[in-house]
Amino acid sequence: MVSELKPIRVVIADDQAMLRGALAALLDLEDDLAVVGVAGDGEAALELVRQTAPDVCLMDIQMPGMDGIAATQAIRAANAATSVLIVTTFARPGYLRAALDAGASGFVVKDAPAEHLADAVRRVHSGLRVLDPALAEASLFEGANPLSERERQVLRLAADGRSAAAIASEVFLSAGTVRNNLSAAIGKVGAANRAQAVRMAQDKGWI
Amino acid sequence: MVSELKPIRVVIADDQAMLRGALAALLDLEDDLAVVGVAGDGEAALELVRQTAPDVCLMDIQMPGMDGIAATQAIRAANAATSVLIVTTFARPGYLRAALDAGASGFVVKDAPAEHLADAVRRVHSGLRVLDPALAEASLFEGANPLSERERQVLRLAADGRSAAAIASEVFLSAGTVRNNLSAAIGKVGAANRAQAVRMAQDKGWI
DNA sequence: GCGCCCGCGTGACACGTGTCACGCGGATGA
DNA sequence: TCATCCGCGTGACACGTGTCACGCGGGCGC
Repeated sequence: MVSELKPIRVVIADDQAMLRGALAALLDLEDDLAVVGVAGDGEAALELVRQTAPDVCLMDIQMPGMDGIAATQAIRAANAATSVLIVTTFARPGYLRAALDAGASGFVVKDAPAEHLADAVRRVHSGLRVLDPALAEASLFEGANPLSERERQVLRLAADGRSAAAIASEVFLSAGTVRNNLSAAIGKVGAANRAQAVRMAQDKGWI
Repeated sequence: MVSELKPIRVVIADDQAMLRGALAALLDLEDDLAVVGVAGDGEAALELVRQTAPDVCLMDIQMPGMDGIAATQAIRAANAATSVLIVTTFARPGYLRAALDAGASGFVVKDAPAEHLADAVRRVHSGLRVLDPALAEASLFEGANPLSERERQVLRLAADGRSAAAIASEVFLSAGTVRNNLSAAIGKVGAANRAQAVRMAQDKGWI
């Protein structure tokens, strides 16, 4: 193991307080790891990293306000000495790609055994990448996100049941254009209607 | 604290392996608690409780196969000496009601601080109920689930974007009846269309 | 300059959806 | 027994949706 004189300093960003605390307890059991702070959203994580300059930041993706992808970008830009290890609920290929693009060093899903986490932290800290092999394969198979920015935007708005007209006034477009955009998105993801398109795009992490 | 000679025996059921392990680590830090097993779905939890007869079972709701509500019912029926403490991601009023009806003794959301968990386990074990106060209030405000069994069924099927005709052939009903059922559900939850109705019903824990 | 593509808008058409009124048969209860 | 209710089905109507063809204007490369 690594010397106890210089433990790996870790911060944890996750919106679920219980998981934050439980992960902190788990990692603090390791002699060579030290949890130096926790945060509940992206902004807090960014501020915490600025203050404590940790070696590794565990980062959830789904958080209120600034999400984990944006926070990863900001952290990598501001504090490149801190490696980011994404720890997320959803094994979505689009998430993996977005996380790597944002500068994350590793990607672990919460379905993985808890024992893997400490090792993942050590490997990330030593400069290695940590990826879920099955997810990496799926990500290669899927190809990139085929949706344009507009299409993602209208699909996100359609996701909570808005009508085409309501989406149009939200985005300052014509209702017909919104329907054209949705139609294009439906075709690209291979769905039969907007509701299915929303589900599929969410499943892949495309919106 | 309680005597260390007779710790409270706890099992944990959650579909996320990492959370299972982390919660186990958290609770094992307490001298008066002992995690004696973990399970990843309802059936495994039921079997584990049968074998180990723990004092308290931590139970997630959203699990593959048999969910936490059904598992709680089965555990209470088969092994009434074990108290069930629901630990769930979603603060949905309908979940709370269903959990209490199934015989759970407590209901904690994962947003709550990790420090509360050990106390919740102790209180449940001593025969007290543990409820999130805000959620209990919301649950009273909402009233009961207004949806009929049929309406819940068609709404669940509509949730992944099926057309009325597709739902009809799934449920062996006429397409018109399915539309009538959906219309009734839309009216009851106060939505404008089926997609909104699906979201709202999911938010309240009604489907 | 000249095609060329791309995002946006319009109009039209077929189809799905949401809603209502009405009818049927079976349980339920006074 | 009879009125009543409830779940289911039918038909009709207005409206939203999905799809297509077509047009417009603004970049972009040759």
